[in-house]
Formats: sequence, C-alpha cells, structure tokens
Amino acid sequence: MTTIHEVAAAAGVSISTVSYALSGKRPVSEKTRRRIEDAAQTLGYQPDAGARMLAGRRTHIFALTEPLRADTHAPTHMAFVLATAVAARRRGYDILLLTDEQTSDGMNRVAASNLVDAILVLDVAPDDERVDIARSVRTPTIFIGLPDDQRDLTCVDLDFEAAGHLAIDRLADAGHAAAHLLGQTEVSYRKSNFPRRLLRGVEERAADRDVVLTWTATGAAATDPALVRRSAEAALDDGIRAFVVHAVDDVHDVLLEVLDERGLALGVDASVISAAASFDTSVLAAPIDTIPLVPQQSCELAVDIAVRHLDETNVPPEIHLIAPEYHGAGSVRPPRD
Amino acid sequence: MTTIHEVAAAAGVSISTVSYALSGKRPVSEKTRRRIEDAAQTLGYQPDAGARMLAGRRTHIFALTEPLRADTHAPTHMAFVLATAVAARRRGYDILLLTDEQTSDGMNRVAASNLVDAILVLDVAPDDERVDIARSVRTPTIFIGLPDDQRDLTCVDLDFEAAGHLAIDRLADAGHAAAHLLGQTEVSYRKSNFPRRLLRGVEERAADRDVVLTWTATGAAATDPALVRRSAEAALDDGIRAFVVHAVDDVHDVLLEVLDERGLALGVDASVISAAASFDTSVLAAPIDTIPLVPQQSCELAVDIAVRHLDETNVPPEIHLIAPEYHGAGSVRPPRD
DNA sequence: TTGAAAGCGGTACCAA
DNA sequence: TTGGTACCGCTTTCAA
Repeated sequence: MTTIHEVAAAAGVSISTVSYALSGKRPVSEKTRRRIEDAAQTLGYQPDAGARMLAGRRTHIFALTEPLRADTHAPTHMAFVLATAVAARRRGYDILLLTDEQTSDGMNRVAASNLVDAILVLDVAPDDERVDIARSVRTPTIFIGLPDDQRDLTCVDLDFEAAGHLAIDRLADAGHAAAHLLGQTEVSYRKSNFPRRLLRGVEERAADRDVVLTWTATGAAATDPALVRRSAEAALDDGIRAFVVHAVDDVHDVLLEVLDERGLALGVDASVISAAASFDTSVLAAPIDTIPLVPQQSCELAVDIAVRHLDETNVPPEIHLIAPEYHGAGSVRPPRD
Repeated sequence: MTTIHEVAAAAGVSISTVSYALSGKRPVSEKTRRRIEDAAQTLGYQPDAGARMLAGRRTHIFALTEPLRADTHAPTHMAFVLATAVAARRRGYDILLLTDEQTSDGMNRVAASNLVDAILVLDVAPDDERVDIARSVRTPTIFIGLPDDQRDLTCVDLDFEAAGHLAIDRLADAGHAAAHLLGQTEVSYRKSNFPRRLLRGVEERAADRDVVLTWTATGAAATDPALVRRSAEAALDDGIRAFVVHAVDDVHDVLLEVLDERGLALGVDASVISAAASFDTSVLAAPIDTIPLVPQQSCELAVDIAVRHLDETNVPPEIHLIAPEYHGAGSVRPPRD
C-alpha cells in the first residue's frame, strides 16, 4: 500500500507538500508539483479513504436510501439509482446503498457515524418516515421527489403540475374539447405523490380551458392491459380524441394498438401526449409527443445541491421544481387558429 | 458528535475499556460493560467511520460492481442487489455501488484506497474485464456468477448444469421422449454464461436419456411474445408435450396461454418445468414445477465467503456451485413405472 | 514556496 | 479486569 510518505520521499518533499500538490489547496511550484504527480502516478498512490475521512472530515460518499416496495417499477427505479451514481461519481462521490428495513436506522447510523457527507432520498412517499429523520440529522439530506410535508426540506423534482398544465394546453390549443388521462397504477396514487400532482395539474388546466376531462388509473397494483384497453375504447366511444398518458411503456403500446385498430391516425384523427415518462419513448410503435421525466436531470441537480451544501455554509432548505419540456413528435393535431 | 472519550467519561472508564466493551474483543466485567453500554446508548454514540477504518483496518463496506447493460432484466437485477445489501447488513457491512463505466477504474480505486473490505461482482460476463482486476487487487473479490476463465477466482452460483440435468430427468421419468426448451434472449447466450450452462445441462442429460430435444431463444434482445408463441405452437404441432422454461415471467404466461388454448391440462396432457427463474412463480396463471434460482441464496453465500476471507487468512479461491432444488407443483405428469 | 507537527477518533498492544 | 498510549495515514495550521 502506497502512503503519502512514500510519495513524499520519492519526490523529495514533505508530506504536506504532497497533500497540497494533490489537492490543489495551496499553490505549489510548477516543477515540484510535476515531480509529485509523477511519483504518485508511478507508485499508484491513492489516498487512504479512512485517513482522509478522519483528517479531512469528508468521506466523499453519499448515502442513497431506496425503500423497495413491492409495487416499485424496477426499470424506472434502476434508472434513478444509476443516474444518481453517475452524477455523484462525476463530482467525486461514491454511493452507499441504504435499502428498505434499513431506511430509518440506516439513515441515523450513517449520519451518526459520519460515514457519508450527504443523504439522497429516492422513492419518496407522501408521508415518508424519512422526513422526520432528515430533520433530525446534521447530515444534509436531499429528497428526489416531494413528500406532503416539505417544511425545512430540500427537494428536487419535476414540476408535475406544470407538466399537467402543459399537456392540456397543447391539447386545448389543438382544438380538443375533451381529453382522457391514462394514469398510473391505483396504488401509486396512494403510495406516491407525483401521480396526484400531475393529475391535479391536468384537472386544473382542463377546468381553466373548458376541456372535459376523464381519467382512469391503469390497474390495481400491476398494470392491467385489459383495463387499459377498455378505458381507451370507452373514451373513444365517447368521442374523445385526445389522450394524456402518465404510465409505463406497456400502457402506451395498448393505446396505440387501439387507435390503430380503429383506423385513427396519430396527429390527425387523434392526439396523444406522454407525460412524465422516464423510459425511452422512442421504443414505442409510433413517435409520440412527450413531456419527459429525465432521471439524469433530477439526480444531477440533487447531487449538485448536495455538493453545494458541503462547500457552502448555511444553504437554506429549498424546493427545486424542474420545469417540464415539451418534445413534439407529431402525435398531436396541429393547433387550429 | 459523540466520541469515545465522552462515553468513557460518562461511564467513568478509559477509552480502551469502552472500545473493548463495545467490540467484545476483550472480557469486560459485567457491570462496567452495562455502564458503558448505557452511556453509549443515552449519548447516541456511534463510532466514527473514518477513525474505525484507519485504526481498525476494516471499513465494514463491501463494493458491489454492477455493469448495467441495455439488456439487463431490471427486476432480476434489483433482486440481486437487494439480496446482497440485506445479507451484507446482516453481517454488519454496507454496500457501495460501482456502476458501469466505473467498473474497472472503480474496482482499482476502492481497492487502492482501502475504501472497502471486499468486492462483490454481479452480472458476470463470460469474458468479464473484472476478472483480471480481481486477480490484481489485494481486496478479496467474490463473483456472483461464473466467467469463462475461473482460474484463481472465488465464485458463487447456482449449478445451472445440474439444474438442466434435474429438469430433463424429471421429464424423462414422466415418460416424455421429447422436450422443448424455451430459453433466454439470444443476446444473453452471448453476453452471459448461465444460459449456456443450463442449455448444456439440458442437452447432456437429454442425450443420456434419449430425449429428443429442441430449443429456441426467446427474442433477439427483448423478449418477443409472438416468437415465444410460435415456437411453443410448433413444438406442440410436433407432438412435444414437455417444456423446460428458462426465461422471464412473460414467457411462462405465453406458454400457459397456448396450452390452455389447445385444451392441454398441465400435469396431465403436458408437462412444464420452470428452470432457474428468479421471480416469484406463484404470480403465474397456474402452479408450475420450479427449479428456482434464489438470489438470496447466492448473495448470502457470497457475503459469507467474503466475511470468511476477512476473518481467516489464506482462504483459497474456490468455485461454489449451489445444488438446484426441485419444487413440485403438479405441472409435470406423474412418473410412469 | 515549503516543512514540521498537532490533531482527527478510534484500535490494540503493553503494563499494571 | 482495567488503563495508558503508540500508532493508523492524512489534512491543515503555524512557522520559516
């Protein structure tokens, strides 16, 4: 194991100079720095993590708590975990996993033992137990998602309400007087917060713009293709030609299938917008207008905020809502004048 | 932040006694131990992670490398990650995530900086780049899965070949002279190792027992329901009434659907065995005989071995194959005498 | 621009 | 059964 002493000896300097040269926290003459870097390079020097934590009061580790519920959509969840890990590494941080039963105890433990510099919270529930813990620990905690009670919390999330507004606006602009929302699973409307927020946004704007709105959740816990089909067909039977889909890929597939069966051309006879989908919508049978939920965006922002909490002192708690973006693909009728 | 000194003061003992009392590495009189534990409890003492690493030469962290490929089956993958995390925590270890691009660099980094006590390797490829790194680092590394070249490696995995043997044996015992294997995705036969191993086991034993074997992969990258249906129907048309399924849940569903359509009763007219499925087969439409792949089993064993490598010196590398178990559910014709 | 040295908060050896 | 203390390897202040 190469230590800083060996690097110092090899470069003919003191260990403090090595430390400063490598961290850049103190100016070091160009040529000694080069000598030190060369020595570190050839010796394969990597500072000891424990020593660095102890002396530097920085662990360079973030905890990521992810309580895996039975109804968790695995691909979406993985996308968020991955995006967080990538964003963290880019800033020089590793991710320590805190799973299920460990959530509360785990958060307290890693905070009390100074194992991590910050905690990132995934899969946030409306009445999340981690909210209280976040308030009680000194470790900066960033929620990726919004709990109901956001007092004193730092959160990052897509602005789902604005996404709902945006979707309805586009459909109304296209002249639709009625729209149907194919929503998330029933259980998610109770266990999560974002489906309700999108729904609220859609409802609000539909009321504002005199769009008659109907909606259905897509199955009890798992998505139910038959149910999706039935509700899509019922909407079509009612003369509705505008759809907002806030659901996983399968649901999109079913809707497109039904439209196809009825000979309704996307962007001509019928309009479809995929709202807050976190998967790659290009895998669908047809191009669809989307208001995507980009895990990389949320997670990167969360990591940035975490880092800021460490670098600056007294960063006030804040709710960061990410503005939705509309990506047109021709699945919505052109606006009529 | 509570330190060991405060606990010692509160209990009226020296810090070394506190350390020993809490670690149990030296006998401490019953009543002083109680006093110390009380003090630690009320003060909410949690040893500083960095200090513990530095002084104890043990980080109590395992790295988990998981290179997420595009064809990774998210639910299965999550099951393994979760099982690993749970098993590790039970032994007092946390899991540090090493994702994708970071795999090689990441392993070297965490090993060189003594950030982790051991490395667990998930999603092992036949020609995995992590094999060489495992050989070069001092950090004990356990593969959950088998690469082609296993020299000097410690690996844990289900004995897929034995699972293949077992499946064919049961079908042959039931009097089937022909069987069809519905396999994994095509890409997995190239990118992974276990599909081939199961296939080999099935082929070997089929040859031994004079069972005519046919098989198909289920789709190019993603599972293709239509393809599954076609190959199941073709097999039935050929008079085959015995199936081994080594695939995700959807494939099982399609097969059961086809059998149902043809009025073939499971366990009477036709036999089906699900081999090495890592999902809960009780969600299927009908009960099916299984030879399950239990993530908890593999991951717990891997963690146990990692711990053993830390507690004992000079544990030799070894391949640990987990014997498959047969769980009957009546989906295979009773053996004929 | 560089070096010496005082910690950081534990662990574990050596004494008592 | 307990206490004193020398590290563990690095960061950072204080001096030069």
